[in-house]
Amino acid sequence: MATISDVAARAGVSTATVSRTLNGKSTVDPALAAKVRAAAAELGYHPNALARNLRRQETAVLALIISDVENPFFTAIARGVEDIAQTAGYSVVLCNSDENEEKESRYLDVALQERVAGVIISPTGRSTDVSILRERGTPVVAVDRPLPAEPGDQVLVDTRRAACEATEHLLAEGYRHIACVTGPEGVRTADDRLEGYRDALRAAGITTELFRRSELRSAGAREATSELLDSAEPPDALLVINNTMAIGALEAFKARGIRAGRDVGIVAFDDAPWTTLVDPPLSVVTQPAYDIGTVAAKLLLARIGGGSDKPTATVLEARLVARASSRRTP
Amino acid sequence: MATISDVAARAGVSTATVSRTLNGKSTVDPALAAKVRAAAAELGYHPNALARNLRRQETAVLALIISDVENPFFTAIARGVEDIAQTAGYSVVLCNSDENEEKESRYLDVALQERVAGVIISPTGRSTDVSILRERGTPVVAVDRPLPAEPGDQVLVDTRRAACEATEHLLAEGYRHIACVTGPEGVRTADDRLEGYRDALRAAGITTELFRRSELRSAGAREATSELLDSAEPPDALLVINNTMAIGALEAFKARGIRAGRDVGIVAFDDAPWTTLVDPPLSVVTQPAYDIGTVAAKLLLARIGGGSDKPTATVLEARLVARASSRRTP
DNA sequence: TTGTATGCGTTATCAA
DNA sequence: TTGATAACGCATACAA
Repeated sequence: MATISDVAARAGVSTATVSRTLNGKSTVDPALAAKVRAAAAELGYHPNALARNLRRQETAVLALIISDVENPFFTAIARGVEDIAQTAGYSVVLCNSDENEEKESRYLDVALQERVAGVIISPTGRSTDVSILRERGTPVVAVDRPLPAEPGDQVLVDTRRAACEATEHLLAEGYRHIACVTGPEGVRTADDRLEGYRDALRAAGITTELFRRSELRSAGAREATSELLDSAEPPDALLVINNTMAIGALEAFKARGIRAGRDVGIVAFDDAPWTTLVDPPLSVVTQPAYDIGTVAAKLLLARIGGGSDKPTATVLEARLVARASSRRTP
Repeated sequence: MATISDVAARAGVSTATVSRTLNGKSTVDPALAAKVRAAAAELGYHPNALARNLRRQETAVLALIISDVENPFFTAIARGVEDIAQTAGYSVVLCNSDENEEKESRYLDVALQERVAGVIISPTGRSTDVSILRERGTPVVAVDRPLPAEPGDQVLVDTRRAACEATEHLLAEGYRHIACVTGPEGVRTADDRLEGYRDALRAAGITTELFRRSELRSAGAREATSELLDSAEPPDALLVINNTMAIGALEAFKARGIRAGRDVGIVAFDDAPWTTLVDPPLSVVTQPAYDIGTVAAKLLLARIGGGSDKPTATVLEARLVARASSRRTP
């Protein structure tokens, strides 16, 4: 591979001039610049980013660590991040922690070692530790879930309130024995949505709460839902806290010949393209996933640019989209 | 941040000994090694991968360039790649080309500049050019679609045959006026599946083919399907060439009150969690996406390891899963 | 087994 | 405006 010295030799100038020309930093004599460009083109010169990064002590790469690549909610965030990063000349490295603290910590380590310019992360659990990055001054923005014990930048959704509204909606439809299918303790969104569910029950004067926790996957939710449906006093409606789990819940319905809306009401978090295609259409709490990504990326870029004010916490709104799965049809 | 010299100073040894200890290359006196490790721990030393990469002229990073992050087919590939890469100590950078040749080429450039160890790519179009990587000796493996005019390593699916079988299945169910909703010309999978559809018609002695091309997204497929359904001689069955487009097709059905299986038969490529939840369940051609990822990653790692034999072309099998959407129900 | 010294390819500083 | 040169942090060839 051609190096900067090869280009310099061919253009009959110093490496410094080549560097200046190609980076457009300082002014260079137009004639020389043309020679440099010609030489670079002829040699098929591609600057070695490794060397540049080492010299500059920084990279034009953002790391995005998400907890589940197969969840459309997170891929939508990724799109948002990428779109903003692109325009600023940054590349995005997408890392899938898979709700696994070990993988997450390994990726945080890689991010540090590779000296990425900044990190956006949806923390997996209670013990996510980004202090190694903070110490080095690498900006970190948390999305979807806050970092434990950290007053850092965050882009979250008012998910407790949304869960409350969804539950209120089910109550308004006449459902009385509502259950919540949520995720593991310690996952903030799981806990918050459960709290929102409780808020609504409390406000309605209902004292018998009913919930199951499972891993954040369809298989777990299928089992949890099955348990609920097969219990002595099965719920007449369900609040499911993400769209992957909604699939599990609907599978459990299907296995029992239960029809959403008619037999058991259901509202799930996150919209997805398929939710209007199931029968009946699924009521959802839709979160501004793409916006979470763009807001987080802009915030991160601002931090990289040097804006080191106090930590920001942005809270976006979720919106209930009531469809037939939560409408009582006699 | 602590550097290797800091560790060396603290441990009272040379940087060479620190390097040797931490990389476990050459033998080091156990006592010294212990001192080095202690010093590294005390200083919170994290080796600078930038410097290491520059020195070694290689990185432990694979680039995976896929054409649509929001398509479950590609995220499944990503999981496969990641799982294999992990075990070999490599990180995976996931890049979303978004079916956009410009973004794709930008990512190829980044991959080259960052000197990644290898690249796995699902090429966007006819003009994808990886020669810059090849020239440098960076191994490249194509997945899902072959690289144009390149005898390189590939992991593909026998998709033409699968499309043929799916069409034969529709014929066997009694459908006679079958249409194909496919992607842009030049996208190999789109072309191959259309050919497979034609193979089946030809074998059955049917001469009137019917197809529409659209972009590989649900909106495009919705429009294409709508056109077909609203035409003078609407098809009695559809073959849709990916799962994102299937959503568009089903939306078009829904808007017209058409019930799959009863009114119009439909088979779509790619299985997804929701396909069994729609009513009626969607017949699919399921592709071994995860396996594509693992096979491609293993192949790439072998190439990185130095195995520079002739290019390999692996072709995996797809399988028809017939459900109610393609069963004629009188 | 350990240390010294060099270079990986850039960019930035300083003089000219 | 340009060029010579010194880092950046690490790994290794070579010498001890």
